[in-house]
Amino acid sequence: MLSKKTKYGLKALTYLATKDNKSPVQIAEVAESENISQKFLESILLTLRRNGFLGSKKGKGGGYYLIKEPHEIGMAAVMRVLEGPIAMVPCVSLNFYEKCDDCPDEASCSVHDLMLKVRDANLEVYRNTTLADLISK
Amino acid sequence: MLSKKTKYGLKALTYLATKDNKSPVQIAEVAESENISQKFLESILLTLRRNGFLGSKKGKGGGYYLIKEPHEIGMAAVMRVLEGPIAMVPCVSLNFYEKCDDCPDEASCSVHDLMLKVRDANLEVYRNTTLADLISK
DNA sequence: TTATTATCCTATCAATTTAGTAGGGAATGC
DNA sequence: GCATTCCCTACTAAATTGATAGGATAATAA
Repeated sequence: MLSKKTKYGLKALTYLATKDNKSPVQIAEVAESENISQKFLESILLTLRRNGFLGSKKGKGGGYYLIKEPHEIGMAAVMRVLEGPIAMVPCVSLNFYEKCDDCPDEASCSVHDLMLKVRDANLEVYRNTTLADLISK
Repeated sequence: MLSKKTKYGLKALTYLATKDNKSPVQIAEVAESENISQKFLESILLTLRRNGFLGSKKGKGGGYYLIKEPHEIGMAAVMRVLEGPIAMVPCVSLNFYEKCDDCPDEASCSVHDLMLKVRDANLEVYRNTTLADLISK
C-alpha cells in the first residue's frame, strides 16, 4: 500500500507545480485544497524541503515553493524520500541494500529473482516519470 | 515491503515444487529447510490450501503438496492471496477496487495516473511469471 | 519595537498491522 | 488405541502509520 504520507506528498508537489510562478504557497492553502490534515502535511513538506525538493519562507507571505522545474523532479527520487526503498526486499535494493536475515544464500533464493524483476519494472516507471507528467491533464 | 508471510509462502511453494513427485511434505521439513518459524508457516500453508494452491493430508506420511503443475501457478494469483492487492492504491485495483476517501474526483487525481502505471508494470511481471520460473536455476 | 504571521521542530499517541506463539481439536495410519 | 500430522482459534509483543499538541524561530508590518 502507498502510505498517506507519500500520497499527500505527491499531491502537494503537484499542487505547487500548478502554481507555476515561484511565489510561496502556505501549508494551509495546500491542505485545504487537497483535503489533507494541515499538521500532517506540515511534517511532509518539511521532509521534502530537507531533501532538496522544496524551498520555504517564513512569516507573512511565506510558504513553500518548488526549487526545481517540475520536469526536473523525478519520481524515483521522490518515492525514495517519501516511501522509502523502491525494492520490496532489501537484498535487491539499489540504494538501501541489505542482506536478508533468513537467506543463507542470495543466489539460490527463488524470491530474489522475482523481486529483482519487480524492482526493475517499478524503476522503469519511476525513472520515466517526472512531476511534470503528473500535472499535465 | 514484501511481508514475511508472502516471502515464506513463495519459498514454501518453491520448495514443494522441487519435490516434483506429488508425495506430501511435512510442514516441519519445509520450515527447517527454509529457516521459517514452523507455527507461522503452518498458517501460511493453510491459507494457500484454502485458496486452491495446495492439497494436504493428515497423519503419518501426511503433509502438503502442489495440486497444480508449477507452470500453471501464476504469480499474480499467489501475490493476491498472500500479499493482497497488487495495486498500491485501491482506486486503481482490478480485484479490490475502492474509492479513495480523500479524493473528490478520481479523474483529476495526479497520484491515480502514476499508480496506474505502477500497477500495470507490476502486473506485467506477475502475469508473465509462474512458480516454474522461480525454481529453474 | 512590538505584534502578527507562518514555518520549524520535538514529543506524544491511538489504531492498525505484522510476525509470530500457545494450545487444543480432528483426521489418518499403524 | 496411539502416535503423527494437519486444522483452527485466540492471543500478543513490537513496529508502523497517521496523525495531534504545543511551543520555538524567523520574517514582515505597524
